[in-house]
Amino acid sequence: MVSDAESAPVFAKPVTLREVAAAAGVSVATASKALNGQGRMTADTRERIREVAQRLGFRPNHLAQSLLRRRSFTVGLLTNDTYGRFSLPLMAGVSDALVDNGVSVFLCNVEDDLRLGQLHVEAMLDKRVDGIIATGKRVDRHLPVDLSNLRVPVVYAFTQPDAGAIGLVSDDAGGARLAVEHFCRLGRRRIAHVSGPSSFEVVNTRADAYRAVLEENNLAVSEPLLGAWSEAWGHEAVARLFGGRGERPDAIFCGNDQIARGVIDALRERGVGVPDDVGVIGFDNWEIVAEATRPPLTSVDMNLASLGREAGLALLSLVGGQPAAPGIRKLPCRLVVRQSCGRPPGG
Amino acid sequence: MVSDAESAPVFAKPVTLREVAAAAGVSVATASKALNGQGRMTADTRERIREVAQRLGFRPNHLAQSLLRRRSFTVGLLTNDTYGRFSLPLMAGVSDALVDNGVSVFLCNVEDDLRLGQLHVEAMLDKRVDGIIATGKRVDRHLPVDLSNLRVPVVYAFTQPDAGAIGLVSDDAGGARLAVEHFCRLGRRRIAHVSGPSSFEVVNTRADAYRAVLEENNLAVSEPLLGAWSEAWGHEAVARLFGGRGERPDAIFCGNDQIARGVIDALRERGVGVPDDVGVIGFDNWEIVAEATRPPLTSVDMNLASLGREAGLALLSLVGGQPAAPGIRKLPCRLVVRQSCGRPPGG
DNA sequence: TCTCACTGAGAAAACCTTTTCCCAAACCGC
DNA sequence: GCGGTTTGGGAAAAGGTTTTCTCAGTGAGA
Repeated sequence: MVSDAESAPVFAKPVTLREVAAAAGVSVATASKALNGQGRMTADTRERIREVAQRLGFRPNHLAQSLLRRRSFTVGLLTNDTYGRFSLPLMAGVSDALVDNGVSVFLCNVEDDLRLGQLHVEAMLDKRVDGIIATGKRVDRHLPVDLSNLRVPVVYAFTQPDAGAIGLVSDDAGGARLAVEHFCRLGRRRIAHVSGPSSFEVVNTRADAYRAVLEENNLAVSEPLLGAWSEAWGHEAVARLFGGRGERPDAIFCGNDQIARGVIDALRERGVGVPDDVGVIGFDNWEIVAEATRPPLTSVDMNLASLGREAGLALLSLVGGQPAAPGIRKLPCRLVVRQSCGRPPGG
Repeated sequence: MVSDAESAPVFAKPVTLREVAAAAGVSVATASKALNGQGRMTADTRERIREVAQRLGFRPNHLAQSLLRRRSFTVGLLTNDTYGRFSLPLMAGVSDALVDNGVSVFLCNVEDDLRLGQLHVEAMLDKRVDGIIATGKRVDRHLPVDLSNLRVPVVYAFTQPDAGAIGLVSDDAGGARLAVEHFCRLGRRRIAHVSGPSSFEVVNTRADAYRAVLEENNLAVSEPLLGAWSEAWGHEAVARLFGGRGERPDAIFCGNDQIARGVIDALRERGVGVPDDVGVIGFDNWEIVAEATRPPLTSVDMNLASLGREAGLALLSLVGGQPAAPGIRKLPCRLVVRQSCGRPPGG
């Protein structure tokens, strides 16, 4: 009999505009206009309605608004980066740029599963997202999803865009330049480059920039050592660089922070001082790695959060009907200096 | 004059049920029923309508459906784990459990900002989410958001639940048992424990379990070494354990994988063999760390994806009106065996 | 007093779908 | 041929909001 002591909580029904209008003794039309600052009415009426709405805790139903406006203030974020190394900062940037505009973000992890991707995209479209941001774990690959000819605009961030679409990526060449030029400024003369597999486009982009900077500075170019994205490869690369009888580098620019970690550990094991004997720079600025190396690692940061923010804003302007030139836009990296490069050897 | 060559693409207007009905020569009511398998009509009519819908590429507008059903098939996922170490696997699990039920997930990063949290929660409620999952980077802390007395059900995962709410966490005591019992089975007799700061509840939970297992096995309990969650602390702990004249451990159970990494590195630097002289087990099973240690690290996995899945399903049943007992539910961990423990010394 | 312009506010359509009736026609048994 | 049932399908309300159109009243100028 005592039914109000049930364990399942009962959730209050949201108050509607109709109820506000009734409570204020006006029509829904007037109530709507009062709350939106539209229409004509006495300041008195408007204030009274506002006051009632406030008191009743009225919050407009976005579903109804969206239906009418044909705009849901919602976007989808597609990623196949389950691990989140790159997606998460990017996502944070996207969300950050959009939340202030009242736009919420659906997160869709499509793994590398075509069926799952299709499923998510259709769910997005059915839910009437205003647009879609596609991002991935690898800049030179397409997401395993077909996003062409969708009913909504699409922006690609940190993944390969479809033809005719808008893509935002980090300026890897610029990032590599930052690192190598930093070494040059510090007076390092024999700068090596240890990077990931050449099947990654960024590996070649960065290697090219590395060569270019060395040539600009009249320094000898040693062929980049390409391997895996792992610590183990960093170890092995050091063995190759320091094992032979050739001239040894006084600086190593690494393709990512894990390689750099391996390099630093291997150098220490050989009794080579970092940064005194050899400077090391990584890529990605993955703090958890960069701050755990001994000494802490100077690294190139791709500014993924900014990339995400830019992607969010680009999508928003597309949704707003602004035409935008298709193509790939590159955003600058920045060098985060810690202690693995030191002062110039001579000074 | 040639206006069809504009650069801004024009997006096709979605086709509505009304249009399908018109094309099929029936009323919208009939069309709706035909597509949903409701109502009565000749199989012929139903098939014809289906065919027309298919041909026109009709997809029902979820906004309209949601408005009518008072259910948006949408949930919000709140987190303050910007870094994503714990959130991301959890998120993947949530999304995984829900996508098959047609439910999409809003991702909301609230940082540690109360204002931002409030903003996101209100946006969610306005968008009429069916429920909210709260998750964090720390099990023993509340999210900086007030989720009590919301109009929708809330499930907490990997974060401290409000009183009377449902929370899912990993069974840290069980996880610690797995590790220490594994050592015991392997015949290790002097098992040490190196963990994070005692301000973390899990540190104490795991330490208690560690002590309990040792006592159950009639082994000497050495006081856990508590410090930071870092590699550096792992190093220092090894210095303490192996620097003095006391008996040295033959196994070290670490509070997370980073500490374990530091421990293993420090042991190698001292010439202590892993796993031959000392076995090491970590916690978190963070693959990128666990697989980079030499040898690869045996570690306790908290099954965060499962946790996420469970949280998603729990929320779903709550949304469906099923009453559920409030309280904290603990989900089992599992031990991922790699090579840092080895075979029993005697066998 | 008669228009004119303006003011304040309401009625109703629109957004798109689902669902509950309701109705006409056909069919049944008698 | 007649009451009753089944069949196939439509009309309309509902969900919550926005917006356009309309309208009654008011004060002013002629």
